Amino acid sequence: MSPGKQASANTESVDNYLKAILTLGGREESRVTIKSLAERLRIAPASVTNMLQKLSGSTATLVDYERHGGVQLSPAGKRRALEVVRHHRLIETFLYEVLDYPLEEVHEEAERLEHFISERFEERIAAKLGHPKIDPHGHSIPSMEGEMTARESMLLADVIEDGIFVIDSVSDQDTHNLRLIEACGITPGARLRVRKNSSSDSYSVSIGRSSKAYDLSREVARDVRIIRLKG
Amino acid sequence: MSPGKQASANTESVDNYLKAILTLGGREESRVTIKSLAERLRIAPASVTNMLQKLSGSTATLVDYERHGGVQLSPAGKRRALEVVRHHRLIETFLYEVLDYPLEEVHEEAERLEHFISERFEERIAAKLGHPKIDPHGHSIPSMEGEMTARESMLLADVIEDGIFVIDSVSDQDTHNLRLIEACGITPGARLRVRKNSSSDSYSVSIGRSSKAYDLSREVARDVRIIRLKG
DNA sequence: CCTACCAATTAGGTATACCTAAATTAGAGA
DNA sequence: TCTCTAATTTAGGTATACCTAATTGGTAGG
Repeated sequence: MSPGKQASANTESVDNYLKAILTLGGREESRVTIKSLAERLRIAPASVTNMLQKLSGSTATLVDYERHGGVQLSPAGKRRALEVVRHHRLIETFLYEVLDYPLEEVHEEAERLEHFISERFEERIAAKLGHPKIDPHGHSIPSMEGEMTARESMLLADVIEDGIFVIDSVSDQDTHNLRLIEACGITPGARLRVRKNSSSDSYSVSIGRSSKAYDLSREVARDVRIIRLKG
Repeated sequence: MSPGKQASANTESVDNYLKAILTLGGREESRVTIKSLAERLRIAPASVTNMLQKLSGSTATLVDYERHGGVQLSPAGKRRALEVVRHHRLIETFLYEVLDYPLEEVHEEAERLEHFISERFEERIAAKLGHPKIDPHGHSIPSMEGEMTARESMLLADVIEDGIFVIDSVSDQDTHNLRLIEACGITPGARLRVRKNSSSDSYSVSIGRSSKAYDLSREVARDVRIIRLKG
């Protein structure tokens, strides 16, 4: 076995490379450097080069790698990467909705399990959850066919209809506002129930499943970006 | 690293050794031969010897291995093995009860996932299922503390109270009876709903979730061993 | 245009679990 | 007690993914 350097390669490991390339490539799916991949995977750059050579020489080409030219997913690679992302986000949703996991613990478990569930498992939890399109962090869940719709964030101050949202980001421009915001437990990734107070020009918010509510002025609400869930 | 030959060793692999030793050791927890372990794990005997040497030299002693003297689980090893069995059976129950898996598919998925779920996952599915003591195949689920109660099979002909059972075994003494039995779909491992017909001296049975019922005479029912579920 | 720097690659090595083939050893029967 | 056989162990090798250190390549400034 000397020519081409192809070989089998462990699924779990390969999946992690593909996911990383997908993420780092961004919306434009641009080529990804070995260094950035290495950093993301917490692996030595030399190891990444090695793995990519093995992957691109393999029978099913998952990756378009060129010496000194970075990597990009092939169509097959992208399909597989989205499949893994779908697994991950479905599992997260399942853990949160069905098994009542705290939101913070959902990621770690999904990160492990995503590599080992069968198609049947995927299909069954999807059905149980009513084929959700959004995970508990507000990220889109790719469809079975590998379609993923983009999500857009909005300002908390622009909410017109009450609902459940995920916190996308918080502006750190105004230290005073930031302190107020953090005091309510608002951190990126958390879930937020929002009720618009019609009388005073403010928003009543509560975090996660907690019943404790805080009032935020419109001014402060301008520093919080959120994403609507269930939509 | 020359003395003692200890090392880390992959959890999944170790777990499979421990489970196999537990099973092969039987109720008396007798010492297990390298050959039988090798057969069960479908691995060369030499590989088994190697692994056991590594395991018994390891910091946390999971196994009591002696040159030419077979293996036995240490208390810690038994604890771990029962933990894995608990995972396996809880997952099977979960797949069957919550995700509506067909009974035949439950084992394969559990065999993979049992190594990767967290304590939290275990605890949550156990709670969701009401802390079951029996899996869908009729096997006891070890408790969190590693206790496992023995289950006993009975003859279908001895059923006095209707209920749901698991088929344990079928006698192949009488070919004619056997043919009748198999015609109903009765195979070891399947689930059986049993209703005793008070008028005629026979049993009305149906397999799995199917609504199709068959009548079996008392004579035929003497050739089927079953285990009561939900007890 | 050339050089210095940093990214990427190559070379060579570790640890994992497994394999086959060649000893060894324990135990049963003569 | 001796011998034979089958189980077990040892020796030596494969493939996996990773590592470090040394080399090479591309490119941005001088």
